[in-house]
Amino acid sequence: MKHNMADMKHWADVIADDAGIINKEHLVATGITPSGHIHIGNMREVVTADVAFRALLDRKTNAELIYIADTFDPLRKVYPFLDESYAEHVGKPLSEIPCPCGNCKNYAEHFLKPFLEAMEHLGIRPTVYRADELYKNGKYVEAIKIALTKRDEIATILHEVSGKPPASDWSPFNPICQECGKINAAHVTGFDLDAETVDYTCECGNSGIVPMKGGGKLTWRVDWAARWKILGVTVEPFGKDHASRGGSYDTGKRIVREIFGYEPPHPIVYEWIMLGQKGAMSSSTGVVVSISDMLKVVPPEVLRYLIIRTKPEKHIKFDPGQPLLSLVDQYERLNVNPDAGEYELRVLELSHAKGLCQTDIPFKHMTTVYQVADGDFDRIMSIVKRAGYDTTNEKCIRELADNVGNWLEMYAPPFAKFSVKDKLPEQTETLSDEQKAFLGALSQILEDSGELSGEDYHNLVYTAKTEGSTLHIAMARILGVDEEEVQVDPKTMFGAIYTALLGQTSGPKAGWFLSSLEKDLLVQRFREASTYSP
RNA sequence: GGGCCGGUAGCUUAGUCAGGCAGAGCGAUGGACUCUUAAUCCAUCGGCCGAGGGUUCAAAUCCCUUCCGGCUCGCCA
Repeated sequence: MKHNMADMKHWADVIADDAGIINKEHLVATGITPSGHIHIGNMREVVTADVAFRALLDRKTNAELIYIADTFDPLRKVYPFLDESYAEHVGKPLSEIPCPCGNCKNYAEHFLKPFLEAMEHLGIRPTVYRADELYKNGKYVEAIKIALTKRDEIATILHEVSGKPPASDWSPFNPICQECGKINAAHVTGFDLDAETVDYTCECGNSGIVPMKGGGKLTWRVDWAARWKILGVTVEPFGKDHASRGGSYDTGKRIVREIFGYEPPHPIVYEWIMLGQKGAMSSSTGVVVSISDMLKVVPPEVLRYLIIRTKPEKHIKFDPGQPLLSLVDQYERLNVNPDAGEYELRVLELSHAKGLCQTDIPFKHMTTVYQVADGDFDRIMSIVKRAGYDTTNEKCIRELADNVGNWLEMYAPPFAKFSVKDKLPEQTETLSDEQKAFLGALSQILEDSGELSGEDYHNLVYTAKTEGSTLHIAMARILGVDEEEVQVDPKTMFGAIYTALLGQTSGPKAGWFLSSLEKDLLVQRFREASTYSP
């Protein structure tokens, strides 16, 4: 049976169909530990989850998307971006540690906030849970009781699946020491199911009793399985790290079935996003692109497209240099392609999101507009308005302009860059007499004419080669020869324009480029260039 | 070392589950539009489908072996 693009099914639809057979109601879960600056792989995770979620909604299933922040995990070490004062907090739950900037509720929130904003940016709006709140609200109490009671069975599963026996004093529950505040140093010595408390002895020398409600957490592998049951998770994407044999999904699968009596969620294993070859501009030491860096240069819908068009198990190579331009191009072309196939339309549909900023201005076009306007937003707006673009959604245009501005500054290859020079560039000396005559004639004509559109400018330049045209006659007069002796190749005339304005022989599409500049500037600059001698 | 995932045109890749002429986009090259170089359109070039073996009338696809790359596995994301 041969397959073609027409009957290809998008991976999200494959997942939704697979998962959909089992249940009518779905809970798509995603989560990360906000222990530091949020990693690029997490971006893929949430987009993947969002797409699966939307594919399920399209099947008229009752689906919900949730995001769990693992705020109750311990701080593992003093990360390079933290100062030494954090040494005393190592081992404490992230939610109980002060924020590095002093403005957030706690350490976890500090890193969570920009990530939640990034999700908003991408049109992803899950119900957000914080692990510390789930524990403190008592959502985990039943699971903790079961886990403590079936401690030996869980240990056996961990042993069988991962191949390593847990230590003899291992417990599925990690109490928070009331003395030192650490969640990874206390050992369980007993528990009371009726009082819902756990007894512990801590490495710090303290021993005591904590409530099951908020007094500690289940260890990761047990926590994950318990969470599926507690929240009713049916679909969950996760990175390769959890997917390997004997890894946490393997153990979680058995723990949730055998201990908690619940079917594990449909897994979506995804690969990481790799950084492509960076240009010479970036520092040679391994550059890590954070989510915020990525969102600085890529419009959100393009970032969604990047992830959505690729199956989760494939690496994504992301190169913010020139290849980014092709990516954006491809997306924009698809976006307006009337012949797009069913599969492509599906990709497009999933890349769009409610509340996502959209303008009809192409990214590449904005790189030119931005540079013509020298980054000034008012000028950008007036240029795009004059070019006939929809300017009602100013916020989105500003977002695009910011993306483009950052891209030009951080990643753009030299060929994409130009600037309208303040003064006549010295390269003007390379112009031929004919080119100078052309500029002089053009200057005169512009001075005598009213406002011209891009097309007017364009056509005007082409009249230079036509005998009898005002431009052609003026050129002959300046050169002091008969009209029929003047042979004009429009290409070199365009070159003269770019040289006089940019100091380089090529540039953006000339017609509208000229129309986006002040006419007075053109008149003066071209006159100056026509009489230039070094 | 064990495991998972990848390897298809210069680049990014579809197709692998379910064997049936290996497809697209970008780039390159050539051309058209009396109107562009970074606009649009048309055409062309470009492939030992990582390698080797096996099954089959038929293999990118299934089986075995192997090479390359990424990730992962020390109970902790």
